[in-house]
Amino acid sequence: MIRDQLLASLRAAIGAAGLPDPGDVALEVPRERAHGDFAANVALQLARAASRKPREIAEAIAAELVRAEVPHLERVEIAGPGFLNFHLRPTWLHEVLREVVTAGAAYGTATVLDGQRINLEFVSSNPTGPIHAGGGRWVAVGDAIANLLASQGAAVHREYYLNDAGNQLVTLRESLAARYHGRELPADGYQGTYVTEIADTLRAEHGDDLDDAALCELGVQRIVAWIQRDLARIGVHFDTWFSERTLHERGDVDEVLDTLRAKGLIDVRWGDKAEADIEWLRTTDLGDSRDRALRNTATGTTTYLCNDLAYHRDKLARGFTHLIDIWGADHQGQVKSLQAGVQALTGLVGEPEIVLGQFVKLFDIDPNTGEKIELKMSKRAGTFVSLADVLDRVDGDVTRMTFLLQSIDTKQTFDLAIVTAQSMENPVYYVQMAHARIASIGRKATEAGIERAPLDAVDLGCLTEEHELELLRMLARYPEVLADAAQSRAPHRVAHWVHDFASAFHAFYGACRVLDAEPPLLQARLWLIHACQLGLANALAILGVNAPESMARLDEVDGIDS
RNA sequence: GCGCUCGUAGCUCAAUGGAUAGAGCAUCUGACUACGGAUCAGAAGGUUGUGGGUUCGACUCCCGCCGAGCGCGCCA
Repeated sequence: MIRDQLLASLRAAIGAAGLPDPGDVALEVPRERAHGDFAANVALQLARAASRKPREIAEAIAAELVRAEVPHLERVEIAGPGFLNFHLRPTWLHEVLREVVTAGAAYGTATVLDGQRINLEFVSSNPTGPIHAGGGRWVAVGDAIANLLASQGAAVHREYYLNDAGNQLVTLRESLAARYHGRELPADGYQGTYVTEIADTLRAEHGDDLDDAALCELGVQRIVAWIQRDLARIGVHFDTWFSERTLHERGDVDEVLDTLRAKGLIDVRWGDKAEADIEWLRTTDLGDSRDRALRNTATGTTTYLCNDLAYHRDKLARGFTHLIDIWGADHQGQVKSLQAGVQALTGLVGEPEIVLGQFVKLFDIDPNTGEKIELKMSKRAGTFVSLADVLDRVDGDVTRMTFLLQSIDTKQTFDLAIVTAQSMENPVYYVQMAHARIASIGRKATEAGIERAPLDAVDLGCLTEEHELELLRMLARYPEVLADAAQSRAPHRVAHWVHDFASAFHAFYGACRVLDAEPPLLQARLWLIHACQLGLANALAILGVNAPESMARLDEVDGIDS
């Protein structure tokens, strides 16, 4: 990579200039084109240690760089307070094109996570109802993060934790039984119409003599089937569906308690709320703000944390080198105690890594009043909009892109009415259009009998237009974008890159003709757009979005006013 | 009260401590006898909530204040 070569040359120049070792040397891509292709701020950083003026240091480094005759380097400018701006010849971008074409589908991938086996748990929506619309955020983000980690070399295992035990199942059972027998719903029952729907179906299939346990079992099966169907609709596959119940049945939970007791990490103290003796895990020793309850000695029931510890111990026992959980912000308070518990149990620090995502605020137009209303999502109240409802209105690509364009650090506003009404203007189509346009040029070329010559026989030096160079600059940046996005678990960076890249392509498309160009340029441009197609397809694959060869004609799409 | 995450254009959102804070939508002006107009070219829009601090440089880091969301079962 050209950037690595430049960095090495820069380091060598710093040494040759007799300057102290600056430690990390950063080579940035400046925002302003006028500031060159790469910029280094190392002279500013060295100013203090060397007790010299930054610009003076920059001059010394620049002189060494010129003497070294670095490949592709046209000139080095000193700018502003002491930046070193590297201006490269377009030839470096022609190298980039070759790199992209050579790497093909693997362009942008890296090996930093080679040998890592990562377990990524996400969604894990409770089997007490369908996945709600806001849950779509975790579906899209989790799958994209899995793809990102895999792009860096990790073997990623997608896992769904099924909380098919505990009090919520009791509530579901009682709610189902009430609907099944035509009784009044319990005070805190699930009011969603899907409960009635399941009860009616089960009565139709099994008569009215099912006992409550069977009712609940069959009900959960149906709900899980819905969840799996919804995930299939949006194209997400899980490698493991882990049932919480197995932890209890296999005695894993008891083992965890025995282990912690044997380590002397459990205190038995009176619990006021439960009005019973409670077994407490001394997580305060490990930085938690208070000790955490694990088990009620009177009833024998274990807490969510206790079960979760058994679960995460099981994951580690399966040989994963790293665990990542994606959680909603409402579980933020559990992070410390789970990590402290895992540390108490295994000695591992910082496992599992928790990726916290902020909530989705859902809006829609009230069909009765025509006013914009916020839809509060509550399974219990049954007022939620499901992911399936969203997928009924817009396709999976639109849904994914909408969720992926925003950082999960901020709460997302998802306006169903806007997303539906403007779905044709969704950024995802803008990107897909760019991909389809390239495919279309390919078809036209074939029709005209134009073949792409071997890359070695093509003069890429024809590519001198700013639009062409800009595309290659963006492609050059892509591997770094991927690496950053993977490291910070931030797929929105890829979503923004691919949108910006599509924008650069559309601009090129408007300004530069491919098939009408003279043969040398024609050939170079055929390779250029081929590289662009690879870049678009790679990034879209990370996002889990399709890269179509053609788009449905707008005037052939139902319900679209042109 | 304490903790976590935030506060950026009218709206929805970007911006590894870098140089003149960027996109989309909406608004306005233009461009098809064209490789697909689901497109392009341009205009307008900002005291980055607020007050301090750190430094060559702060949307970014630190502290205070204001505001928002979410937590603070011995529920899940």
